[in-house]
Amino acid sequence: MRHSLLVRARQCPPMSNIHDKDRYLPSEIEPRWQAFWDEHRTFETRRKPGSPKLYVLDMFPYPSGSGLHVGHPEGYTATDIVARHARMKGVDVLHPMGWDAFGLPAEQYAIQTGTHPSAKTAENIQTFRRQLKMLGFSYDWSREVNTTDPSYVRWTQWIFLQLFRRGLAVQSEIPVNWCPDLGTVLANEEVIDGKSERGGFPVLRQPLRQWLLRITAYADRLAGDLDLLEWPDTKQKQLNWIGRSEGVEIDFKVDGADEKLRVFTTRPDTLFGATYMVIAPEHPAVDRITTAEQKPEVQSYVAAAIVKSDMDRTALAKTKTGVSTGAFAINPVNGERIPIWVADYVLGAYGTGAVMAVPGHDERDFEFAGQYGLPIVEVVSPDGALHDSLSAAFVDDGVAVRSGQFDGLRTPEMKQKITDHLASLGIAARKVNYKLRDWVFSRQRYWGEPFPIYFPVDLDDPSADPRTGAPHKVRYDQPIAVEDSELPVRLPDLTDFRPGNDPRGPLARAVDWVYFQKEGRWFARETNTMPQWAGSCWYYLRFLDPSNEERIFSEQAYDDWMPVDLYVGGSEHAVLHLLYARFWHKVLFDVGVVKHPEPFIKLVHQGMILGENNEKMSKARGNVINPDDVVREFGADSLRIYEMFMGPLEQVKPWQTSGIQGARRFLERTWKICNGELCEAIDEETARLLHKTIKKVGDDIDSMRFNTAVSALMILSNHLASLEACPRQAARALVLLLSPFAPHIAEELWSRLGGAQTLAFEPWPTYDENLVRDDTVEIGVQVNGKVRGRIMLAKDASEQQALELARAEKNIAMYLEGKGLKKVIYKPGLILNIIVDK
RNA sequence: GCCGAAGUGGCGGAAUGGCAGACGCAGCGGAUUCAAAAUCCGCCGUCCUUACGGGCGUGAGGGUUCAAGUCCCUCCUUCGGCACCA
Repeated sequence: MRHSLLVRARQCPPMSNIHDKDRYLPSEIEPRWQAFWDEHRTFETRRKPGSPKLYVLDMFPYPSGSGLHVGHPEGYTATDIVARHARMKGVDVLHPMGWDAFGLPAEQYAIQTGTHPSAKTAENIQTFRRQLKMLGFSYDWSREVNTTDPSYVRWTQWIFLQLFRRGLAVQSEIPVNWCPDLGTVLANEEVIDGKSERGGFPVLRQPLRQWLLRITAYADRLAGDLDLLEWPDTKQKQLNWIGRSEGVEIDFKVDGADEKLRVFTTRPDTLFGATYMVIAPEHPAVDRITTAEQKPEVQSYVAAAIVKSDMDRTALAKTKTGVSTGAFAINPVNGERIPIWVADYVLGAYGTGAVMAVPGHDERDFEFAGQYGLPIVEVVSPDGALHDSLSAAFVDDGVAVRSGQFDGLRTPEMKQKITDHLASLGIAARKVNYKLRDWVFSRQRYWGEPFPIYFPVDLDDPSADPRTGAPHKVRYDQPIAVEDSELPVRLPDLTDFRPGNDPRGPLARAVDWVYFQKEGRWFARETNTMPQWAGSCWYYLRFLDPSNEERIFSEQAYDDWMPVDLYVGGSEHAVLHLLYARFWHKVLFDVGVVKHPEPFIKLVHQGMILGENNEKMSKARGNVINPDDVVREFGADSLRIYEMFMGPLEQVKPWQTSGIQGARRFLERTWKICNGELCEAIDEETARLLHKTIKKVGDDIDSMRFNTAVSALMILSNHLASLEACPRQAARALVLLLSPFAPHIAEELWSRLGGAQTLAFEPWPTYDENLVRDDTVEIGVQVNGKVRGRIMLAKDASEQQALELARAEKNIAMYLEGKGLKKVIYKPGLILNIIVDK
């Protein structure tokens, strides 16, 4: 009885008797090492003269109320691996993190609860910081920035003033979607059939004073400098967005009036086929040229069109509408009178807001002409022959026909010739247009950066106080920049953050903030705020020198780290954020603040992680994976390993909870190897595998193929686990190779293997080329292109030797027997292909 | 419609034009266990064959090549972006 109890106790000791030392306990190891890194300031940025540098940047998060989701650690783990690997290679690394903390959700929450948005924002940041630390990222937390911090806002405003002083920030009355019932301006996406998406209230297209940033002035450079960048398809997306288009502007006389209409076209070669002209409803000449009898119809058409949102005007499958102005233009090449129409398929904001319509060679004009019975003339023929009727617009290049002296020219040549001809008459000029529009930069919101701008106030009674509602006029036409020394302009405290029914926004209610006196004169502050993009446009620059009170950053800090070598973030920012940031950078380049034309050299977008059901993760779908839960159950290292192992970083991939189990098993195995019996000698097979793994993991990190790097580590770990005892040098190297991926377990094992302090700066293992290269290899032997066997031979074996070995294989010999040898293809180390008679 | 990316086992995926399916998940069989979990060993594209082996296989169809998942052409599907930009 006693005996069996003893045996049982030995075989199955109660939990408390197992030395924690022997078990892999992420919940114990991980916080301990995080505390170590914090206490020892392990990852505070150091810049050593003469060392190479690497600036590895993550797109900083908006600290939402729901906390981190599993998508965040994907990109963040990737950059962390790159950063940790670089440190071990002796590179100085800048790897910072911060918060893009202005924005609507915090404001909505404030409206609902009446608490100040800064309170909720601070709380959310706490959560995000805790979660990021929990994942063991090697950020230099001493450089944390927060876009809502006044010391940060100060420099956002300072940059705005640079734009303002250069005439790149201007005010304009542009039509916006104003919803009086909701008391706010809405985005195009928030307007459906002229009503607000929420509530169904009427939305008016109303001109409202807005700040515009003249990004179009930089369109050419923003397009051209993409060539300097190591970016994925994002470049193409930006090019499409910028929409550079080379064409010609041509003047048409209006018949019987002293009026010219200028059109933009990319197809001047089709001028002979222009059978009517269309101007946009917003075109300034509409009123002047419309004949008396057409006036009522045109006016009502224009009135209806202008109120429509862009969405309504460009709605899919919508049939085109338009009305005749009754006026005619003269086609400059053939003197024909062509009718001028108003139609909203022509955009007022692009080109000249007027087009020459060539229904024979433009699909839109073809459709419109068919609808209103306008003539369709072929002037470009695919084969040079004349065709009397067209069933569809022919938009490809061809040969000019019905084009007078130009007949017979091919389209590209025709474009040149006719443009030269028109230019010599002084009625045309080559022109480049862009789809890109100027950037509407103001929001009628509370939780954003105030503009560092104020305006003079004209009072009817100069002794009155505008704060009491005395009649006055704000001179928006005379914007004044706040002095640099007075920055930042802080947000006033409000208790009610609702937008209200005033298009000036909630800040207008803070009358004591808005109005102030200077040298006896009253002034009013700008009450719009900046959009959320503002802070994220330049945060990568503040990381250089985040606590500099004197300057945006020091020149030394700039020279130390810029440009950003690697930038990782979601592709949802492919155009907006990444275009805006490039624009600001170029302005700062012109100001002389930065020295490189582009901020982000290499860009990578991590792919979205879908839910286990292959759908986008969302609360509504109930498929959200919470990193807190995953870390509690499996540990941060397992999460990191799994997310890197899922597949290529850029790819969209579904989460599989069972998959993370595999990552955990791999770490358990590695734990067991390193805590088990070690030996000093190393056998050749192990040495070869080890050195190959060292090479592969390094190469894979360099090319950001983390999934195959993890795979290589697993193969090594599986092999070492199969040995009686693990060679000490293999265990040490495995731990170092693993450390960028799973830093906590690696630090723990490293210290148990006798390593000092931290492995964060331990030299990255090197490999022996001789051990990486195999002398003896197994190659496939094909007969007539089909693999029939495999042979082991020296890497540099001769063709003769290879053939002999192949013939010795029974199966291969069978296929060769009695057949005449026609040809032998032998690629040493790769393949032997024997071609024989059939 | 236009631009871009991608289609490989049951699943995630791997493969400088040279042995398709590495590695992992799931599954199956076995060892261990009173039992289970965990762990360890083995099998694991598909069809034919007791086996040795063979046929077929990387969205579809054609082509180039001694050799194609990989290169070229046509098409289909999925995903992302743009969408009357003259």
